[in-house]
Amino acid sequence: MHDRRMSEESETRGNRARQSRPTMADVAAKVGVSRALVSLVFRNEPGASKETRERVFQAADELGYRPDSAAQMLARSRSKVLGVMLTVRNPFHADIVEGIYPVAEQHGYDILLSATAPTRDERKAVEALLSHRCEGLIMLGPNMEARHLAELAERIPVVAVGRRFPGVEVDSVHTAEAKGVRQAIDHLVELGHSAITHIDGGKGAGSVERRRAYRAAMRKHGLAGHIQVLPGDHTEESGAQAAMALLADRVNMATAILAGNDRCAIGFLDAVWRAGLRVPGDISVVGYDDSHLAHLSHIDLTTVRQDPDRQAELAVRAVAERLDGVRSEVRELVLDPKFVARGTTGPPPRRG
Amino acid sequence: MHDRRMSEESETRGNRARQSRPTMADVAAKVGVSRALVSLVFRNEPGASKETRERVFQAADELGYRPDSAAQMLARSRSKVLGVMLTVRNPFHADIVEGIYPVAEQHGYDILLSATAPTRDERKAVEALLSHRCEGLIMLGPNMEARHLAELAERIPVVAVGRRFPGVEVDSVHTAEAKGVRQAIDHLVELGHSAITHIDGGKGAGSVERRRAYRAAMRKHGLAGHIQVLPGDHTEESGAQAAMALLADRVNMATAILAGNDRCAIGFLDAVWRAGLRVPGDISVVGYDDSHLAHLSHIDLTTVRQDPDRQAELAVRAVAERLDGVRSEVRELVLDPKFVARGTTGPPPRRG
DNA sequence: CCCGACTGCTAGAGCGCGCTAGTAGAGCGC
DNA sequence: GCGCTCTACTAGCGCGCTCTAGCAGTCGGG
Repeated sequence: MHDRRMSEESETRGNRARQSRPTMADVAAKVGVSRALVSLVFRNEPGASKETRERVFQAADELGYRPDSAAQMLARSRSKVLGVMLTVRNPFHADIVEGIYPVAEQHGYDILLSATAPTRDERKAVEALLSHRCEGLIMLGPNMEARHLAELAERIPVVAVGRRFPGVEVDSVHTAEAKGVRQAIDHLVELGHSAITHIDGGKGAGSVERRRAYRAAMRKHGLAGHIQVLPGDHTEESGAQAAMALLADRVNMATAILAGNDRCAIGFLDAVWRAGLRVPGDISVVGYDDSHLAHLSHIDLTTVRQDPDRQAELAVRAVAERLDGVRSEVRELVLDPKFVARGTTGPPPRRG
Repeated sequence: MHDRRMSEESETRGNRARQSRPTMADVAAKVGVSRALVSLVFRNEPGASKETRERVFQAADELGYRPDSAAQMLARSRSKVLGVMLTVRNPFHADIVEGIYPVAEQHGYDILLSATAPTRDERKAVEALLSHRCEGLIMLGPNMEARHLAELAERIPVVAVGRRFPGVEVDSVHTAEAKGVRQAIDHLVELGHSAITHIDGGKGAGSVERRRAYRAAMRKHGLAGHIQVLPGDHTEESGAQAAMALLADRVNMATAILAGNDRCAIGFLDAVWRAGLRVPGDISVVGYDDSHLAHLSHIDLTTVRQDPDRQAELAVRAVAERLDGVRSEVRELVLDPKFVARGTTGPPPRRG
């Protein structure tokens, strides 16, 4: 086998990419029908007998034929591809991506992923998607400026997930942040907490809304004097740092924490556990997202659920509607969050 | 602006993807030259005068022309696209992906990502990549059967990252697992540990090798009697469960843990911290991967570094070499792991 | 003045597919 | 016998581009 491959290589003078990729014509020839018929069969269009269909599929399978999406794109006006921009390291994005695949398939779309990373900004990620002929863009927690997004949205249907862009002509899917935060604060207050500190999400998706809602909820409960917002972002690191800051002054330490998101909450938990505090005995912690990290049994994080599958579904649908020309007005889809009380919240410690 | 889009939509009868996308022919017409010349100019090939080049670029700019990558792919034999299969939830994969982008760019390749997920198995992920005309495949921690991989590799250059496939004709990049494990055990033994338990990685990449190396290293140190392998996999959950199992019998509890990977170690840490144990005071923990989770300051995990950037580089290079026809024999690239002592290991507790 | 080489350009054949406009043949009523 | 419909299939153009072959025109050497 090894030898065979080597000889093939020399035969084809380095033009290996196509050395054996079968085409529709190959399948057609094998079955003894026309190329057009094979095309029909693969597009699942009527006009071929059941028997022929089976023979076509069988032949295709034997040859290892896969439709060439470049040729498909070129031939039909629709590429049937949606691009998804995400941050590879974000577990909540992972949850949404998992939800996107099945919904997209159901709508007849293929999915292309493009990651942002420290060395690869959002514009680069989007350009890659565009040059691959995506018809629509799903942007998970986009950080770009509103006007860039708006420019993009003029050229191609775009939906921003997890972040609001008020006044920008872009569809968006996000959670009613204020509501989730309010429920979380209500829960903590009910348990008896009053010193509730918020770890900020910085430039993260939804942070502005969560921060504002935190302040409002605290005031609503007459706890304006206890408002404390620690700087942070949506990483474990920032949660741990906030923990260190709090631990430096244990006497006046808050009895409960509302973290900017789950990752931040987990960083916080790690740090306080390590410092020997009991959760929720010494301090209560609430996250945000309910990413799969949160319901791991050993974390058992009280958090605010943002249904990722539902967000995925709505995002795909939003883009699909635009592409089908069903809708042209901007739509902001707001999901109800769901507060989930788990094991990291309880009554505040008694202080002597 | 909004209105403009709507009217365009109705004009083009829903055929929005191509509503006004200019082609090479448009540019050629505008400049008054042939399509072929425009093609030359855009490919930066010799054969056009400087003056003409400028006119072409100017016209293209005015028309907003962008080359259509689908048509390019179709027309030229090389697509210059590499496919990367990953598990979107795996932080170590995220680290590698981040390393792949710059190296690929440097080699002139574009990157397509395809994720596996519970609802989307590896074959599906790979099919998506293939139908998008990837010339080569980088598979991160593939779980598929060896013969499937072999079949794939017959058609297209494939490199498996993080997992060995002995006897299979596939390039691979992975770490010398045994060496890393040996160093970890040496370190623990030096610190005075003898009751060192391994949490198994199940079907995870490298698990078999790590388990075997653990046993060998223990025997080498005359600790065969202390060999203990707890079942697990590469998730936080399994680490936490192993912790629970150990905590059930504190008296005979191991003094040190070698986890299957970092995620598992972190799950373990969370659980023991939460149970009030001190790390490393009560128990030492070693991870594996040195993913970015490990060097977060609050985790500060002693672990075995598998350089993800280096793995990314070697993987891209391996595929690129195949594609350039430079090499045709199978290559197994084995990286030296690097043991990194951080804050989760120390001398064992004294027992009275 | 002719030959060859070189420059700057063009014609036209694909790449693999989708899709429209057909055709061939069977069945059926009258 | 005819027209009709219906099923099962085919021919062939075009999507936007790349790339080979080739064609005018210029220039320099013999």
